[in-house]
Amino acid sequence: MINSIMQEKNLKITSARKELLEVLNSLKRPVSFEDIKHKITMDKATFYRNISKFESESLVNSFESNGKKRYYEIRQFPHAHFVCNVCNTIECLGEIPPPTLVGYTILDALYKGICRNCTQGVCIKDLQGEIMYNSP
Amino acid sequence: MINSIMQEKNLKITSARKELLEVLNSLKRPVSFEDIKHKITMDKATFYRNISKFESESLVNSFESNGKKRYYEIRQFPHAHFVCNVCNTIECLGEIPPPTLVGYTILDALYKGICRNCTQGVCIKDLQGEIMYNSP
DNA sequence: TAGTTAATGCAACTAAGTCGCATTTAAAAA
DNA sequence: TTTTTAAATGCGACTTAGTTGCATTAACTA
Ligand SMILES: [Mn+2]
Ligand SMILES: [Mn+2]
Ligand SMILES: [Zn+2]
Ligand SMILES: [Zn+2]
Repeated sequence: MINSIMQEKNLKITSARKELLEVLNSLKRPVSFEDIKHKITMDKATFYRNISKFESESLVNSFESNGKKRYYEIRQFPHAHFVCNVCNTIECLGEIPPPTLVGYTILDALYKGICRNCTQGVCIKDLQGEIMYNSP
Repeated sequence: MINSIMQEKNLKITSARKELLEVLNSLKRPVSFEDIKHKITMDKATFYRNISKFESESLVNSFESNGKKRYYEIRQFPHAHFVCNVCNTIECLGEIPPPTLVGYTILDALYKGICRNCTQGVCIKDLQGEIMYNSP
């Protein structure tokens, strides 16, 4: 349960923290502050301060995607991420573990390119930059 | 030669563009605007406008690293990059091609972690956050 | 060489994230 | 339970990489 997880990490159990972990846990996908700011009541300073506490306590991990936003997710087993340059979708790649490289410690892997849907022409950007979905 | 490359891409050959390609070509490593602003004379707006032209003409590619800065390099054969979380060094991984994933088009791979030097304790951050290099 | 169009410099702007500080709140101590 | 104390919060101001509008300048074209 969320409270006991925070207790183990010696984090004060505040309503902002419970709310934030609850939201991250329910969404089960990487999100930016922008993505969830309407689902949470705390100030953005509180969001970022708590996220970085969670990161240093290994409850959350993060990566940067296309654009300038950083994405956060509940820490699970190590896995890579894929960001689509066309539709900007972010996918957790459970199947593809980050590679190993002798001498290095690889902690994170981020791939960019064209996702399965966009490769098949399922989602394309129209001329206005809006994303449209067609059947394959 | 740099001029003929630009001609092929139907880019106006300006002194700013020649200077920028010259610098990127001579450094042979990914650099941010900050890294090279003292080596070039153009305004930062001109830098970013030209970089994005070069990217859309496939002369340059880019990726984001630790911190908020974006890094740019002359486009070579496809290769992955490694960013060290300790010393923030960026390495081009010529040996490791980006992986393939059925259905996807992977165009870029970015790995983060601890570089060979930092893993061996060759470079460590001291308490002031300065990076020091020791012999292994 | 003159005309056209794109490129440039400059200053103002944007937006994600950070920081200082006064106030509130969780948890320890009494 | 009440008091004490340190940590967490909200708010506004700030930072900084990158972008944009606009007047001016410099490549290419005829
Ligand atoms: Mn993930
Ligand atoms: Mn490279
Ligand atoms: Zn896509
Ligand atoms: Zn390192």
